[in-house]
Amino acid sequence: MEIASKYDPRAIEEKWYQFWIDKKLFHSEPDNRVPYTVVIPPPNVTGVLHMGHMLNNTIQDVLVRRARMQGKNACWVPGTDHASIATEAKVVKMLAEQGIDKRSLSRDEFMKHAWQWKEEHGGIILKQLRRLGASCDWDRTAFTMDDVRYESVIRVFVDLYNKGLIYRGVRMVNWDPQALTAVSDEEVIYKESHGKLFYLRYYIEGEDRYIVVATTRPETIMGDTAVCVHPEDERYQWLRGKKIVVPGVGRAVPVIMDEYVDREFGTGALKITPAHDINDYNLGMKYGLESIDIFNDNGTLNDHGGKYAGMDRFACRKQIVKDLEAAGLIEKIEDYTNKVGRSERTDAVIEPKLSAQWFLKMEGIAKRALEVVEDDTVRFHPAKFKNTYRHWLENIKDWCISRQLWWGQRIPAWYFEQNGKVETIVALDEEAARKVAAEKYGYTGALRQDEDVLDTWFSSWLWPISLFDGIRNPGNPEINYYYPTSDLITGPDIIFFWVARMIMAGEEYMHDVPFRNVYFTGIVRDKLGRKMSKSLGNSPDPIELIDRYGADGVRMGMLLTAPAGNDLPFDEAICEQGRNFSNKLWNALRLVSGWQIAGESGNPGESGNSTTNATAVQWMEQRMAQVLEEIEKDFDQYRLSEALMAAYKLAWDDFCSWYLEMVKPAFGQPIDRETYDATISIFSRLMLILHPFMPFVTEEIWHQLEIEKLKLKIESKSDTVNPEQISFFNSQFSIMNQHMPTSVYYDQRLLDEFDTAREVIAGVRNLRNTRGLSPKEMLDVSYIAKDDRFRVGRFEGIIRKLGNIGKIAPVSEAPAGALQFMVGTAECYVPMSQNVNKEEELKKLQEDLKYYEGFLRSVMGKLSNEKFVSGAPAAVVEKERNKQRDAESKIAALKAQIEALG
RNA sequence: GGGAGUAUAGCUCAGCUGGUUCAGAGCGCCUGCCUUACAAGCAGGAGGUCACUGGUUCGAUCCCUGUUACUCCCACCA
Repeated sequence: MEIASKYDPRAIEEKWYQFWIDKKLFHSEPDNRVPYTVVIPPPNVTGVLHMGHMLNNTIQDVLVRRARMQGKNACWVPGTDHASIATEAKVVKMLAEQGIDKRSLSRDEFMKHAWQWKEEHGGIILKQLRRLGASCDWDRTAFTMDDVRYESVIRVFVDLYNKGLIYRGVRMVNWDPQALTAVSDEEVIYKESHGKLFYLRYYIEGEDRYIVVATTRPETIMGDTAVCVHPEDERYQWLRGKKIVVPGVGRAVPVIMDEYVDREFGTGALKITPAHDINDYNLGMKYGLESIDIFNDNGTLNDHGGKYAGMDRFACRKQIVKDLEAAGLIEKIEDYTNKVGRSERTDAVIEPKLSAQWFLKMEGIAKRALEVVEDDTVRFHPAKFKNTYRHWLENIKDWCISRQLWWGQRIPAWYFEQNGKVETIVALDEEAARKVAAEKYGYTGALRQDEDVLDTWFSSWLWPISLFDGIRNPGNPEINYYYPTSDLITGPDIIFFWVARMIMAGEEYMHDVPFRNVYFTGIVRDKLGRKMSKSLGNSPDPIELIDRYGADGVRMGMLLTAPAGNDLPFDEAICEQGRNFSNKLWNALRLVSGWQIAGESGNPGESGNSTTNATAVQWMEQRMAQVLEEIEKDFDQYRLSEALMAAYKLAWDDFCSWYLEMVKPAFGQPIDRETYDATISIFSRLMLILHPFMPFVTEEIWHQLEIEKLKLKIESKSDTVNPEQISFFNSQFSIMNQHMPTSVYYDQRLLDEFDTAREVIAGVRNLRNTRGLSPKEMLDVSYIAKDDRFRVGRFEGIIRKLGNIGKIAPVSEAPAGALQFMVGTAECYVPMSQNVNKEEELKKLQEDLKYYEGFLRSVMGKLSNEKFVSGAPAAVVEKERNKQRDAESKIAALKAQIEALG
């Protein structure tokens, strides 16, 4: 059978993914196995796959596939997030493009458009995840606003309200004038911004004197209701009891004195606008100041703005400065850089605004959430994020959970007026609310539901519970089985938004943590270390990458440079390494499947014999056990890139470069049956080890190897295997649910002996390279071993084969006219038929000698130090003595050789 | 303004809390090779005062002081 020399992932990846789906291999149902549960961090339903998702989901898939192969019942639940602000903004924009103004639509009409849009454009990202090979249980695909999740959110709201943890209050909130909604503190991003600091003249009422007040926001003077100075500020003592005229407005306001003011900043005098600054608001409360709100919700000025009414706040700023300047009320203007809060979703400048919002009390909930992380009930990887987490929870404020949007779970609160008083009823639905109204208040009139929806995170915080319907049906078999989930894989940027809150919800509703481990990935950056973003255009399209390098190649590329918690400077070139590796494995398959098998007893060709091959197999088995041990340790510590690197080297270096070369028959020669069986078996297990990282190529190769086995069972390998049997096998079995090999005891001595053998081979190859000797020319090797650390023994055949060596034998004296190299303390010689270049060899020997003499000096330095010999542990001193002996012996040998040459 | 983290080869990172798996890996680079699985490859090789400074110790990449440089998080200085 002809196999292409280049691995082509395209068709193969498609074939196997379809196969996995058809066979329902990703699907999980509770059974008596140990569960392994992962819930996907739900991407925005409107999102498209970016590199961050690639990294995140590759890691999840690796963990899930590995767990599955370890015999656990792996369940990876996919889904999307309704992302209320982002999605609503998109829908509004889409409607605007069609000439539809959101304000012209009723709530129901708008929601219809939004749902339709979601059905048409939503969930692209989940389809893209399939290209990556994600082994999600697609039958369980959920949406944060589907019926189960919606109802869960409503129930939780009602429950928390009834527990007294949710309240409604008028507070200063972060207002997004573009999205027309409040956002939480976490959704405000403070960005550096270059602005001006304006020095305004405030005249004293009835006098010709003025003071100067610095502000960055002159447009807010219409809302000024006081001027504040420090009570101990000498410069302003005379202001006591005076009233001050707001420039351009003409209103007289009181002077207040408070220690809040920083005397060093500006002029030490501060204008107070309680409606538009959180600090001013607090001062306003303290001194009973009037609060004048001068803005409309969209950031334009309202009637309090006087002649500026209707203008946008930034346009107004320009105009007002012009007008004040004209009136001689501006002292000076300075450039000024400060941090301005912007909305995470819309980038609009946040306006502090007083409004009625719903809040969730954090105090008790936060305390428990902190405890379970402190005591490692939930473990963070890397652990340094515990600090961040602690800091936030210790300074947490109540969570503003209402949003002035339509796309989301509508707050289940109803209002009605009775006796001139507005009453609030929180209930599961309108019917229930009506019932309460009737029973409790004797009211049977119309109810008005709260217009707002809940913060998106108020639904995602339930995700690990609501996915298994644990809110609506507590104690159902699914939630009992799958909860708590095992690992959560997410970015550190949502540690507050999501991770912390899921832990809170878990404690509140399940009395248990939502997951045992949290793996924080790094942020994917470009080569230059910049964050990947659409606006920079530095983010490669993941699907295009997959087209070019194969999903396996891209997965491997991502993982190789992604230690937990470290940012990942992504360079496309790294995917090449992954692609090359797939190709390497593919070619190993080509080699092995092309071998012919010798008849009954091993009748090895000239280049090998069965003991040689038996040793090779033995060594490879030991080596594999050793590396498996390493890999298991790496996984225990969530060091995925290290685990992958170990597996990579096992396959490429140990298996391909060493093992296959050891057992490879000479051209046209068959291989013995035992070795062949062993090779297929080892190769097959290698595929199992690699499968979590590279699911597609390993599935393909594994199948072909298993078919090789099948052929062998029928008779001595022949081409007359029943094709039906092959297709039956292919259609029934998958590498996915084979059992992951585990480490077993291995013989360290054998591995050490191989290392010696490898050094001899490398020594000979090096001589060939540096002396220009052809690899085809067979050489002899003789050696003088100083102790039993140097053993040729069972590796003799292998050394001869891989080094192309004729005879290898011990001698008691250095032969004349030979090239030499050392392995440990042993001296190896390659006698030359022609004369060697004496000067060259002498030079090399002198260099070696110099090195060892220097080495010996440093060892002797330690050993002659009385304090070292008496202070250091005996074992350490003994090691130094050994070094000394070895060095002395090497020096003696080198000197003897130099003598012989000279 | 507070808090945390990082600094090791050209690049990306390991180095399990002080001593031959202590100076490592992968990529890149250099030198030979189209050697019948693979040039997406094979063989060999060169690269590092472990940021700087003191200190503890018989001994420091590792522990402690300070300095410098980056990164991240938090915070209402107009």
